Amino acid sequence: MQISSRFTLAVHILICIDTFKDDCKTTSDFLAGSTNVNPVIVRKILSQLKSAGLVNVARGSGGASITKPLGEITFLDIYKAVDCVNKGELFHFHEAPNEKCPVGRNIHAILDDKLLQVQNALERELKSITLEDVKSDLKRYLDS
Amino acid sequence: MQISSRFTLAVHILICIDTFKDDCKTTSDFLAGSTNVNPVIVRKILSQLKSAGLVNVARGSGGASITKPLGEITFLDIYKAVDCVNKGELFHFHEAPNEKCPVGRNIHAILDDKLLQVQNALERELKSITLEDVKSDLKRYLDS
DNA sequence: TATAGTTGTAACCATTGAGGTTGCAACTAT
DNA sequence: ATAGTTGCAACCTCAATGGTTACAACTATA
Repeated sequence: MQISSRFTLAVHILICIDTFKDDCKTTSDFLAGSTNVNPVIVRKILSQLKSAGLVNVARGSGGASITKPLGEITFLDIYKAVDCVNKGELFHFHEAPNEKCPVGRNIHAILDDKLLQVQNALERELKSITLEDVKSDLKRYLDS
Repeated sequence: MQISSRFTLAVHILICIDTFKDDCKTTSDFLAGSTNVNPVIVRKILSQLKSAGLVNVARGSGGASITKPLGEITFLDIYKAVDCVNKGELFHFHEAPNEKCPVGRNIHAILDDKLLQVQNALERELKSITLEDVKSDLKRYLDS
């Protein structure tokens, strides 16, 4: 299984908003054009980003804007905002191992902290990358 | 999305094989009893673990055994063996962003190395945990 | 050698979740 | 008042997971 494309989509949307913020109104229709997904999907993601306090969305008049400096928005913020993994748990357990087996009875408790440790490593890395990094990379690509 | 329960299931199975190796024949039926999943599922996972060289499975007579010391089997070995993520790529990209948009045209290339960096962090952590760690934890649980 | 117990695998089913789409009420700058 | 939006509900399709049955192939052993 893979982490939902909502994550890369959200990054794409945010960078798009920043890139075009001075040139046009970044509506869900406009963003749908760049990402090539349905405007409703864009609105759903914008709504999640808004709940996380990363963007403002103007009802009526339309258009989205980013609330903070790009350097203060990490991949982890976005990852959490779009809620890619079920209930925040990266690993899925097989349900109902046999309680009568000494292994089955304890496997969950034993693995829990180890899996959490792995998940923390993932999140730590996500936290180390910001939208500012993406922006400066994009600049390099556009200049060359 | 979550990482398939095949992973935790595989760990469970391997620890089970080790725990009961001296007391009984660890057949797919026996392992299905402890994990509480269908024997066919167990066989499928055993088959994947076998392809990865982690276990031997005896046809005909039946029973599985582990090929190396537990300290030499890492969570990463198991994770790769059971092939939890599609094509080895943890993140799923939205297909076909608009090539005419400067952001859409470059987003994939820009994100690729960053996402790989995150994936590497995950795998590095998985590599640091071995079945021996699980075994010693199990021992602690059973003694107390 | 016949048999019983097992593995390997194909074929199918049910359920779930993701992503997509339409439609429409609510909102707001002009 | 209107035109352009957003927010959201309702529905659809598709793919992947996990589950199940069925059966051929295999092998220790009686």
